[in-house]
Amino acid sequence: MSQPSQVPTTRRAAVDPKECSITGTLAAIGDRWSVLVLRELFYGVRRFNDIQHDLGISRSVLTDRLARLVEIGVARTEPYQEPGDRVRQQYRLTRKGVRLLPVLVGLMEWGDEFLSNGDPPVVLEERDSGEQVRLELRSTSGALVAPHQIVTRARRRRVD
Amino acid sequence: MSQPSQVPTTRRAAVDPKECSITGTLAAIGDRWSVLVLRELFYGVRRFNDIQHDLGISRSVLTDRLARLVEIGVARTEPYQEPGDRVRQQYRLTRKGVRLLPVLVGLMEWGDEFLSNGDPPVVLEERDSGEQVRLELRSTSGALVAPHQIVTRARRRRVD
DNA sequence: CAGTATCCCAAGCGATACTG
DNA sequence: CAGTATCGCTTGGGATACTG
Repeated sequence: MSQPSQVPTTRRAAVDPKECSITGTLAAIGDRWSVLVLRELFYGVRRFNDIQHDLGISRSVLTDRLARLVEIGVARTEPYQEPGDRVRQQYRLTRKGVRLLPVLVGLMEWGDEFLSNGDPPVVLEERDSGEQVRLELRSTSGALVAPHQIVTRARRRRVD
Repeated sequence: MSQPSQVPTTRRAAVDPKECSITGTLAAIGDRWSVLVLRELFYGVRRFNDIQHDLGISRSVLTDRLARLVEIGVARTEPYQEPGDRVRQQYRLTRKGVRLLPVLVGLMEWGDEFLSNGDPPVVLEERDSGEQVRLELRSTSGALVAPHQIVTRARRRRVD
């Protein structure tokens, strides 16, 4: 730990950083609030005031975030009606939004491991079996893959 | 406080949002740049100027982000020395930082699916087998779990 | 090469009040 | 209940210049 490293230390990213999918996803939902709003929707909280209450987000910002989530297609509005009241809108995840679940679970698992002292506030379970659900990196053959066994390969962009 | 619950559209989060691990992780690395810096480190880019060049981040902000990542323990500095030059610092992921890999992969996979027209700029492969690596939600018994089969269970309930 | 130090602007945000 | 509208403030962050 005190010896200067002998391995090559200089290396540029193997891919144009501007074309990386991580950059794109962050541009879509990488602001301070969107992920939290998505979490609420995943938890089943669908109404404006409930989300606002849970998150402590200001109303104007929530309006903006929900509109944006709908615009990019990860959430959709759905009409509902309380008896004796007029029709209102609620918000639900689309399939495209559900596909962000691994990101949410990844954030949750890291926080569980490093921030909550082995006492996770929420656990994810499979509905039928009651078994705990975890995120795993696996190869196409189904084997678990350790992070250090993973290499990145840049693909040549198709030109059209 | 009781409600006429004809339609189950209203629901509060089953957990105190302030205690959610997602909130905590976002507080740690949820800003505009940290995840991208982590991506660089995962790609093996370790030097200040290389990261700055790749991301187009300003020098003062990069200084701040790297210091913060070191402070929270997801990155560490490591001395290295070019022949005939003085010892300098480079940055590497710690184990705690490597544990954020599923988050990066989750962001990447979503971008690959919805933003890059089925033409992912980068693929992740297992070093030995060359097989593609993907993120999966599985139960403890090892079975794949569909997102809609997942339920959340709060372990510490806060009544308000 | 790897940072610091300043300056300054604009986005993001909360608070508050208002509306259909 | 589900938003809009307005108003400042705060802070993130880029530009630039400087340093060991």
